[in-house]
Amino acid sequence: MNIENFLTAEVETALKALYGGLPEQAVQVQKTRKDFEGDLTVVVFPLLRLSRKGPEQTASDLGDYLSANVAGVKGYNVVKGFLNISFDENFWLSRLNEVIAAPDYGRLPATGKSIMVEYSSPNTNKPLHLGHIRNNLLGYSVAEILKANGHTITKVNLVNDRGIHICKSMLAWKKFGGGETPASSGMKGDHLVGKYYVAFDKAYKAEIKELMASGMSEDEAKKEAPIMKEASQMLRLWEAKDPEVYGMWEMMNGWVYEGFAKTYKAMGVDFDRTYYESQTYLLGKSLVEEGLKRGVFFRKDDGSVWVDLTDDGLDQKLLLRGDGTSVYMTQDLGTAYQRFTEYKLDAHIYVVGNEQNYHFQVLKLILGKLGYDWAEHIYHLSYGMVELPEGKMKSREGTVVDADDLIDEMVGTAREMSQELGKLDGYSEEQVTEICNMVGLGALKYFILKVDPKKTMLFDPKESIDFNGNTAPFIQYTHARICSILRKAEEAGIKPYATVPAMGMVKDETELVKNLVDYPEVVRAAGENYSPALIANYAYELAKEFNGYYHDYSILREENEAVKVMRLTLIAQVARVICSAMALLGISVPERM
RNA sequence: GGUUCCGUAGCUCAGUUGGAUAGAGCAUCAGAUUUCUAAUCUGACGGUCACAGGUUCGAGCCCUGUCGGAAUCACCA
Repeated sequence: MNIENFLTAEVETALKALYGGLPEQAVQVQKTRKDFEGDLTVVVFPLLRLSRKGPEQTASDLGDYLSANVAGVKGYNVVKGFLNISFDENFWLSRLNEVIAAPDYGRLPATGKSIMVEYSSPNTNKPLHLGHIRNNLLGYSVAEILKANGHTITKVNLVNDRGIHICKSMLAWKKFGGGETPASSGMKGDHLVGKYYVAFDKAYKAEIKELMASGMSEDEAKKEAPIMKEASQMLRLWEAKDPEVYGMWEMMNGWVYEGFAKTYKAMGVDFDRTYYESQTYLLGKSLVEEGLKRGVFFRKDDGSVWVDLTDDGLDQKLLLRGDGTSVYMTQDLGTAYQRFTEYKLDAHIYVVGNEQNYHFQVLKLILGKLGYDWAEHIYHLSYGMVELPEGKMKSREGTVVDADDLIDEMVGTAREMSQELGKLDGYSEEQVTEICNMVGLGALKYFILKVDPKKTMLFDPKESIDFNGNTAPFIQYTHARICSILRKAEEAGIKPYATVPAMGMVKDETELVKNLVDYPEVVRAAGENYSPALIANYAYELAKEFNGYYHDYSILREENEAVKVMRLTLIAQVARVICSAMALLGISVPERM
């Protein structure tokens, strides 16, 4: 039961009884701030026009009515225009029992809506880096949050496996590779291919320098460099399905996919379907033809097709080149159409960096102009760059943070820390590895997901490994401690209640219940705002609340057996909700650490 | 120059539809362990919510402008 909605309904009943009607504005009920006495607060300012009385008088009239007529309301106080309502212990016990009884607490009822989430979308010429990590974690988490909101989710990946960039790697490998393979070199496939992408760039730069030394301008040199011409030639051969080039392309992409698969597995992300641009890049042409016929687009003298967006405050955008070949936008129009049709989507979320804000703005506009009303259900989940303390990441300057390296480092640090503290003494090597994986990766995921996606964020490796404060290890540790207490109780033959009987509760206990009761609302809000950060901060608050509670009471030493079991029951639910919330972030929580 | 986004404590970040005296963590300082896990807890210090107007009972949040920063504005993807 959502207590805000419950009280809102009761307040509305009260207003009808007291004043014979409802106010123009909706009744506002919110949580009472910590510094005031009470559980929920009714803001009475908007009710004054209806009551025709002062704020204090209106509030106390309403408070009197609610105390007398609503079960569970214990009392109230009035501060300025705020009516603070307190609920009694049985009210909170009932709420706790509702939490216990809900088999999938925090999972909202099915909506029947079909939503696609596209994320990751890597290029096949280099390994994944820190920016991809933000993308992958966001995509996966948002998909999980939307699932918890009752939607049917399809997670897809669109792999950019064609184009000049992959030809560069292929060419460099052919020229300098000497037949090196992942097997022969022991390198992860994506790293091996990335190595040759860098090798190409090096050779290319050397050629440019040479040409410029012989008197060529920089622009000219960039075009005339032999290795670049060769790469372009390779792309043409690929498009013509030349057997040698095509075979090499399949082989090297295969290496990359093996490497990506490992990284995805380590990150714990997955996809229901993978699209490849080599198979989709021709889509969308028919949409452009149709738009042309209907006068939505226009053709220039050289035969290229454009859309005029000047009325929308933008400029003209190319849709088909003069030679009839398509561009990125053409493909995205086509894939959007295909997906909405095939999956009968109610919404489509693209997790793509903010450097493509303009692209998606244009994409939606064009689809709208073509008359597709689903265009407005496209949502670009745009995220900002990840910067390092030393400045921006630049692949050319070698300041990128490699995804695999970072994951290894985080897990390694988790291991060092736990050894130092003697936390995992007595566990098997297998258990230690499992726990360190959870902790190291959890720290990384949480550090990134707790930040609002659209903000440029600073990634400080040192700080991300911090295990105190608003971090995953802190929350995981809280969970592990609860599990530890429950284990001890079980050993003593104590089982939590299936339904807690009526009894007294102390303030800290009702605070914990309040936090638990909030959870479904947080899930809903996170789903509406595509915001893992809301979940992350909720999990932290809950863990912190428990830590405060735990330190004031020695649960197992409580002499009143019924109270002791009630407390165990309560914290078991805290553990359950922590576990559930963290799962929405893709973070596992260990039972011991 | 156009478009979009960001600007909250020394640092990294929260702030759900406009609500009360602005919230954490890190850092700094002062405390707490008869233990069920101290990878913890309690307290102190720290703010002109970039700036200036406006809307209203009420603005960190909405509107306008200014300043500062980022992304983008390709017959690249």
